[in-house]
Amino acid sequence: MLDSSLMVENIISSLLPISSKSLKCITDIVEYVELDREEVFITEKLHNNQEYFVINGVCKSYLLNPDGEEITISFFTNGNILSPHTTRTISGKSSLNFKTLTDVKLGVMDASKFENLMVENLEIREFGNTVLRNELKLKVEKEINMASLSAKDRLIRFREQFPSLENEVPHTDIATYLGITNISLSRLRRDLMK
Amino acid sequence: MLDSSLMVENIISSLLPISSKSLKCITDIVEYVELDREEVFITEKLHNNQEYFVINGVCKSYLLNPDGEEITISFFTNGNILSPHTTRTISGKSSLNFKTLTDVKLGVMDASKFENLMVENLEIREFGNTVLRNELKLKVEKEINMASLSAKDRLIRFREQFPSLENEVPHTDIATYLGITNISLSRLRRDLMK
DNA sequence: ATTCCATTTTAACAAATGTTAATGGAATCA
DNA sequence: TGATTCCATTAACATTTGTTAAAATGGAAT
Repeated sequence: MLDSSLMVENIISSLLPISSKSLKCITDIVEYVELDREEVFITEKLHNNQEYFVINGVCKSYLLNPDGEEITISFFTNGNILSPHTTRTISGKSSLNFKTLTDVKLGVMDASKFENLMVENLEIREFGNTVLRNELKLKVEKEINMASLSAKDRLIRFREQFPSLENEVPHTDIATYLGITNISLSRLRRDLMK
Repeated sequence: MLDSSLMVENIISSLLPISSKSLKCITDIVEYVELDREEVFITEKLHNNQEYFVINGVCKSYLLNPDGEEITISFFTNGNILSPHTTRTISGKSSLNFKTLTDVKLGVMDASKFENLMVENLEIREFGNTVLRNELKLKVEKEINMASLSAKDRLIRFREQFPSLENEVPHTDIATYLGITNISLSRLRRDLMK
């Protein structure tokens, strides 16, 4: 429990260093949970009002396409902060689901409590905005990758961004993240081995 | 000038109705500018600290790919609010540029002033968050379209979202938005005519 | 009307990616 | 152990998309 607490502090500090007092305001409302592999812990059905830190393990956000297949939107791994609550509660026909791909340990806090902290505390507000900006940044980067790179180059970028993921999660999840079929992914893997 | 002022009120109210008092706080800091076609008004070079409403006309956000070509990220048209300042100032090798594609009339306000309003005023804060959420929502929707639809289906969706844009802006800009070449776009247009 | 210029369309071929089906291997479980 | 299931790979073929180049279109300026 002490270890985990330290880890959330590390995650926050590595993103935007804030005073230990402000830090404590956050860690005071954080709790820890452990999940097994292949657990859906955020669905569009279920009302969910929490924020998450990934202590360790891998999870993905995903959507269901018209054929009901899971399309991976993002991966989250050690030290990542999950897409904030406000970005997940997008009204519309499809919103984000999240599931674990390995055993996962999460830091969890109530989104409303955190929002209150943001209103009162400038440092925490700036931290929250940094998280939001980061979320956007990743989306913009993925957007340009999808728009301007070949599938092969997207795989190369993916490997730079997530060096070990290819050996930890099903290739189907990676393929839909890259916007290709798992057969194409297999072909690209072979091409890149030469 | 009165007309334009009314229009910014309409844009805000149609997104999230707020009290006329709060509305006035915002419109008090809004000014209006008119731009010609093909004007770059936000670049990564130039420090820009403003928020924008599109009164009328069309503009695009775009990035330069490794070959120096403009990749369209989003279109903005009558009544749209431009990507907020906080989402444009993403540190990294590439950040967003904006240019007009037609003659454009914009409502403009200082981003810091607006941020102050957000801190003091709950309604305005919620409005600001709604704008941010909307921005994310559009990105998530585009993300799944890019990941799960064929180019032809993406064009069909594009036409639903921007019914008249195909006749108002260069097809090259639309093609890079859809992640295809303008030759492919031309082919798809022919296929869809049958 | 004519020329000029940029944009869009078309054609022909090349490359990339999808589809379907078969194969092989590794993990899991009875 | 053997059987089963899931996943990744491979092959063969179809489809989509890209590339290059040429032709057609349409508007702007003279």
